[in-house]
Amino acid sequence: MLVNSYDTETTGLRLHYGDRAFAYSICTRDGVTDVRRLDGGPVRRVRNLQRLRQLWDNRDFVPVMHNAKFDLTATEYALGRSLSARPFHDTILQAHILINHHPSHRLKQLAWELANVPVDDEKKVRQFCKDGGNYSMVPEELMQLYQERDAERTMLLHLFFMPKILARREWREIYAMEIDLVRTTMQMERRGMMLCRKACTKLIARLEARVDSVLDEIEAFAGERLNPDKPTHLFRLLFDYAGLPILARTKTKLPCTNKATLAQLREAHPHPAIEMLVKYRSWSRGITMLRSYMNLADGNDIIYPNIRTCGAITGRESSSNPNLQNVAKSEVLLNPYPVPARLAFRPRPGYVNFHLDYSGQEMRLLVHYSGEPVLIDALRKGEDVHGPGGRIFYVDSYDPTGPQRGAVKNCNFAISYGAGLTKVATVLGLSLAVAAPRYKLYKATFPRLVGLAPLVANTVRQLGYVETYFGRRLHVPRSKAYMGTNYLIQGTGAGITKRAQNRVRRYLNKATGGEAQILLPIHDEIVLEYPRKRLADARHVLRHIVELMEAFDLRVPLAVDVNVATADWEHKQVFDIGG
DNA sequence: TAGGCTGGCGCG
DNA sequence: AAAGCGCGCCAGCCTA
Repeated sequence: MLVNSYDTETTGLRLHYGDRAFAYSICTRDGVTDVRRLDGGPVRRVRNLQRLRQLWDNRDFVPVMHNAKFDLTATEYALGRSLSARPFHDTILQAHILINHHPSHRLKQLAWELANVPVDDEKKVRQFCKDGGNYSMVPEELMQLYQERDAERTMLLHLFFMPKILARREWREIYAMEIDLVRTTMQMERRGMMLCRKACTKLIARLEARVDSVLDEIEAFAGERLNPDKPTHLFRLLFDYAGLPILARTKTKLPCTNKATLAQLREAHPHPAIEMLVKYRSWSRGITMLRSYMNLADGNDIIYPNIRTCGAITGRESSSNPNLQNVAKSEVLLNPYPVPARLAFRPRPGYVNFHLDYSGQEMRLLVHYSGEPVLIDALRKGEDVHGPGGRIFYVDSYDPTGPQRGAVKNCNFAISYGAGLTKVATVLGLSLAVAAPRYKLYKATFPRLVGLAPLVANTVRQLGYVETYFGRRLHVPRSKAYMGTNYLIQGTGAGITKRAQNRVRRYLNKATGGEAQILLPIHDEIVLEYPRKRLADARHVLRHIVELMEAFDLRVPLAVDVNVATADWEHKQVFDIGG
């Protein structure tokens, strides 16, 4: 076995937009480094590319990388072939698993902390690519040192972390799953998501017209042109011209003007200036987000997000450039002036998108961990888990088809994570006096659910961490022990969705020969694209996928809903898989 | 002029 | 004593 660290240097971070590797470096267990350039004169270029090819053709070569997804992708482009079948190690995953709460998992930072490897090389290199340049323009002698250091750092981290991973069965399993997830995620990133430029342009134009008119409206009211993004202008508008009171202040003692505060303000002092501001904020934000999507789409209108498999300290994933996990939807219930940004995303020609989401994943996990009998029962019978709570908080007036259900849902989460009476009352829209006895009754009816947060907080105070269903340890600051429940639920949910993705990727590759592929995970949801010409088999295939996704042995069943988007992301429809 | 911080907000 | 949490991105502001 040739376990060497491996690091690539590229012309930029956007590999699916044309950035390429121009050099690589390796380091043996004994600290012997080798640095090779893939650019320059044709002799050197061809010889070193040949060397790289030989390295990867060697079946004994097991590369160790820090953020393997990136180096593997760069290498796949350099070699022109897939590397999805080969074993590898990833020190960033090791670090995430072992020290989730660490402030930084960056290679240089960790190597500095572990072995005082100096970090001065990066600064020097960066100076050379200040105005739009990239690392390939840095003097080669300097890059040589930089690359040697990075290869050494990676090997150092591996030698330090890997024995710890191997020492515990749960960590071995989690690590193997995370390595597999890197392959799953590489496939998604390579595929990308299709933007509908036409819909996007149209939406932007519509929003721009609205923003213009609301700015005019503000000017007419205030008597001067204001920029609501500027705090000084904003305060003039609300507190001078409109004469509204300051209901709350931020931690820096400035007047607080966030959505919740504005909603309160609107309740007590309805004023057109509030509406103007809320409209402006929603629409102008919508424009900027939509423009950023346009800028990130390539010549074929495809957007390639960066999906970090360990983006969050809870083990959740994250998406950036762009963040496709927070694309606005037109949920009028919460936002009076929504931006239907999901209209701007569409399935690729010849495909439909399926959205598979765990229905009430978070609540089910809360019920699983609390063991609350009434709620376990409701879930096993397939009833709405928020029904019992709704009937307590709204008594006879509870309407599960209206906005009350959403409030109860929020409330169920908030209470489970340690919220008090005041929070509960505001969420429900009830006065303290009305909410108090119902809150009391809730606590008496669901003692185990209410008792979960303090229970978990106690273990955090004792151990300093919570342990998810899969044995992943999530360190929680002892000073914030109340956050333990949230980490436990979020981390377990992430573990479920991650494993589901691996299962689904395996199955889809086998069943459709890679014609159907996962595009994106959204915490409790998997988006996949499916070729229209295979739609005849879709029900069968999706039945199997749902089975794979639901196959976790909890105290309550998991349930996956299937929706299909044929025109755009906004217009999803229930897809009946029968069975 | 770059980089860090804050407030605000979208999603889960 | 009381407290839901996790992300990424933007505009504006302040500092080095």
